[in-house]
Amino acid sequence: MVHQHRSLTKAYIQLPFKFPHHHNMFKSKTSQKELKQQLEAMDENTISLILQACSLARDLESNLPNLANQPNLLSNSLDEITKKFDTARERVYGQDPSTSSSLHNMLTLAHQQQIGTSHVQEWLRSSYAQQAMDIIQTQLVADQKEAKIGGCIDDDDAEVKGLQAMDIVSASDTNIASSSSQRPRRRKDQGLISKITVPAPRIGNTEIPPEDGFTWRKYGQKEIMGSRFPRGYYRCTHQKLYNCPAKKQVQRLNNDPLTFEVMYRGEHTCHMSATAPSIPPPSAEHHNATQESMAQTLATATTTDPPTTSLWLSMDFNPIRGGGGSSSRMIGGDRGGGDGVGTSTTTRYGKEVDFPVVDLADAMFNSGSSSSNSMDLIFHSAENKWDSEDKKN
DNA sequence: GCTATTTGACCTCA
DNA sequence: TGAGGTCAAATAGC
Repeated sequence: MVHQHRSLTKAYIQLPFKFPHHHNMFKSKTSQKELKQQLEAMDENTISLILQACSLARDLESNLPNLANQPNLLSNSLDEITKKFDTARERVYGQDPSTSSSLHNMLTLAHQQQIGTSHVQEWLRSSYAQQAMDIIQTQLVADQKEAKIGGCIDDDDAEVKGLQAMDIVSASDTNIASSSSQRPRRRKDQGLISKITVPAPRIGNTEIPPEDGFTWRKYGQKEIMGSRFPRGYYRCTHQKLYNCPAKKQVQRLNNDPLTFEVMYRGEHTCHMSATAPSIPPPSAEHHNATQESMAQTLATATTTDPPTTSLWLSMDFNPIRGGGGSSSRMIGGDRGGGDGVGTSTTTRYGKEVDFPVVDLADAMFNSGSSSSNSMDLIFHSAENKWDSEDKKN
């Protein structure tokens, strides 16, 4: 269990590489240290419960077509998920006073800030939620393996199953891991590496990798030895303009064509440039409001929403709005028509898609078993607040 | 015309 | 030497 705490904080600390602009959100009102403490204070079983529920929700999502004609199974599945989230929520309020106080503070702050449902949903629809969850879960799995080796893992810990493999490693770590005696193979452009797996969109075009909030330009594709699927090479759209070194490689998994392995290299500098793209990063105040609001979402909003678990970690529930001045664009199908900066808000790679998990989250938010805190109440007026903030900016 | 993807050729490195 | 990474000309959409 200690491992899980360490994993969560570790995952969070490592996030700045992947979500540099999101990470800025933590810098003023709630420092990284404070957040770390809050994560560490959070009950392990609660985290485990949330993750289990998230996993079940994801399973449900993937099996939704099959369950459509089996209302009983569907209902049972929903009940199970809701039950876990409810239990988690009760734990959140019932645990150590210091933790509760911390969460309560976040809750209060967030109530003051308020946020909009649509913004949360945009975040849910982005792959940030998925990725952040993957980060946490994989870290947990990794630590569980570590713990098992040490013979100090209990059954509850081992329950988190069916998780996607993911690693966040530095290039040096990779080299050390892959070769102890051989000199590590060096590539021209090796910086920090972050490798994650993300599911392909289950509805719409499954040929395209999920968005990640940045704009990428494909510059190559290569057949890889031992892989059934080619690897796509992408660089940041702003590479030339702002000397942004960020790159990523996308490849389908051999054993799961519906899952992409995405490897990120280099850090985005395009959003840091004084002359950088048309949409500036959100103000610090906006970031803070965002952060607190999303933290509140976790602390209050029934704890029933899978992505909210990751809100603690990535926090950017609206990458389009302020995600470093970029948004994802189509791969393959869309050609031309601008660089995509600050454009699409509800599309994925230029195509509107449905997000069953989001709907599920909606259902949970509004379910009778949910918290007495009405999500609608929380979110409603915030729409106006954000709109007015946008106008100011 | 601009910007994007495709794809064969070329380069780098172990 | 070969696998993996990148370049750049050709091509296509808007």
